[in-house]
Parts: sequence; C-alpha cells; structure tokens
Amino acid sequence: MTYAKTAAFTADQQQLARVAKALAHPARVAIIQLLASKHTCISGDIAAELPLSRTTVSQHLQELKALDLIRGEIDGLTVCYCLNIELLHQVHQQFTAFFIEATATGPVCGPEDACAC
Amino acid sequence: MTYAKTAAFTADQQQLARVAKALAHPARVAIIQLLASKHTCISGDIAAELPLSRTTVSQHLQELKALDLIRGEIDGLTVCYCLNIELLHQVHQQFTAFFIEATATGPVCGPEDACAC
DNA sequence: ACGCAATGTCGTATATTTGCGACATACTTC
DNA sequence: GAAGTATGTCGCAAATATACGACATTGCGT
Repeated sequence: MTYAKTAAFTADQQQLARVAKALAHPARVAIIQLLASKHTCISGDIAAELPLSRTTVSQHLQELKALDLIRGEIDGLTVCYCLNIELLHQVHQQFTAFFIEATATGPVCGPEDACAC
Repeated sequence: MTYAKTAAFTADQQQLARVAKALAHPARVAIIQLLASKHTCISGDIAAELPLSRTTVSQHLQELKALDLIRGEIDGLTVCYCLNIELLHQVHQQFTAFFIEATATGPVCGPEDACAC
C-alpha cells in the first residue's frame, strides 16, 4: 500500500472499519462466539477448541483486547477472558446505524433492474 | 500466514468474516455511504470524492462487487454502481444475530470487575 | 528453592492487502 | 474511421496479516 491512507477518512468510517477488521477473521468470530457460549470466561482453553496453534490464538486474543472488545484478567496461573458486553452493544448500534443508513436510500435500484441514471 | 486456515471454521463464521472484511477499510465504508447518500448511482465520480486514485477506488469497487454488496451496470460510457439493498439488509440481520448472541450471555463479567472463574 | 504448567512475546516465513502508474478496452461523437 | 473520454486490468512496491516454533515470564505446588 506504500502507505496506509486511513487518516483521510471520517472518524466514524475509521472506527467502523477498525471494528469490522476485528471481525474480519473467522478465528476471531469463533473466539467471540466461544466466549459468549461458555458462561465461564475460559482462558487458554480457547486454543484447544480452535484449529490453530496456541500462539496464533494468543495473537488473535491480543487483537481483540487491543480494541477492548474482550477483557483479560489474570487469575493466578490462568487468564480469564470475557466479552466487553457494553462495548459490543455499542458496536452493534454503530453497525445498525450504518446499515440503516445504507438500506434506507429508498428505491434507487431494484433487485436486478437498471438504475435511473 | 503460510496458509489461510479459513476452511476449518463454520460457514457462518466464514460468511460473517467475509462481509466484515469488506467493511474493514474506511474507503469501502465511505463508498457505501456515498452510494447511499447519492440517489443517483454515480460511477467513477466516486474516485473524485475520495482521497484515492481512480485505480484504487476501482479495486475497492471490485471487492464490494465480488461480494455482491454493490451492483455495477454499464450505461454506455459510464458505469452506474448501486447498493444491493436486499443483501445489505440480510447482512445487517446476520450481524445483529451475531451481536445479540454475543451480548446475551448475561452477567458474566461486569464492567470492570472480576470474572467468576 | 526447584520444577511444572499456563501465558505472552519475539523472530521468521509466507500470504494478502493496499495503492498507483501504465496500458488495454469500450463507447460516444464528430 | 479518428479522437477523446470513462473504465477496467496488469504489474510492481510497500505495508499488513497470518501462522507458528522457540524462548521468556509468571505463579502454583512440593
């Protein structure tokens, strides 16, 4: 890319893109679903449930943690990861607003027909 | 990555990740917003409204088109791009389902407190 | 203190993304 | 048919992402 031009866009666009990127990998989606399904905030057992090495899973966890989508709490020897429900809720609203805005354009183009340019 | 291991995950996870990746760049978010704001399905004028070269914009358009999120229709010399409202709606529901699932785990971890591991 | 188990970090290899200039293509107009 | 405009495609360069083995770190138990 010779240069990441993310700076030239709206803060909203960057924020949405940042979160979207976090979900842009099946492993991270799976991790979030795992954390949601397990009531207990499991730790490195996550790696055991995914077809990836522990190292790779750890990296994905760090990425999610960097966005604060998940929290990690050290409990002695193990680390408990849990979802940041508030943030997820907030992100959900953000995505919803985006999709509403996108789908509320009205009848511009039909299912397959031509545009009225 | 030495190898993309996307094949080892659920179809749902892959699908969500695929769409998320499409939104994982501010330029593509901006393009969708642009198409939503303009009633007319503008064509290469998109490039003029973004801080990117025409070539780069064209590539982003191709990526979005590959997922069928947008449609391109040749109108003589220009090309009219428009949003695939149905698909966007569908994707919205997909994301909503994911977020609902993620945020409906109940009080596992509070805002800042410890997990009950 | 010693060893063991659970995690995170580092370094590395490979694949993918991003951005853009240079060309090719297609259609309109004269 | 020639000239001009709007688009898409190709090829290259640089940045990132992905995956993982090897090592460092930390806390538990004896």
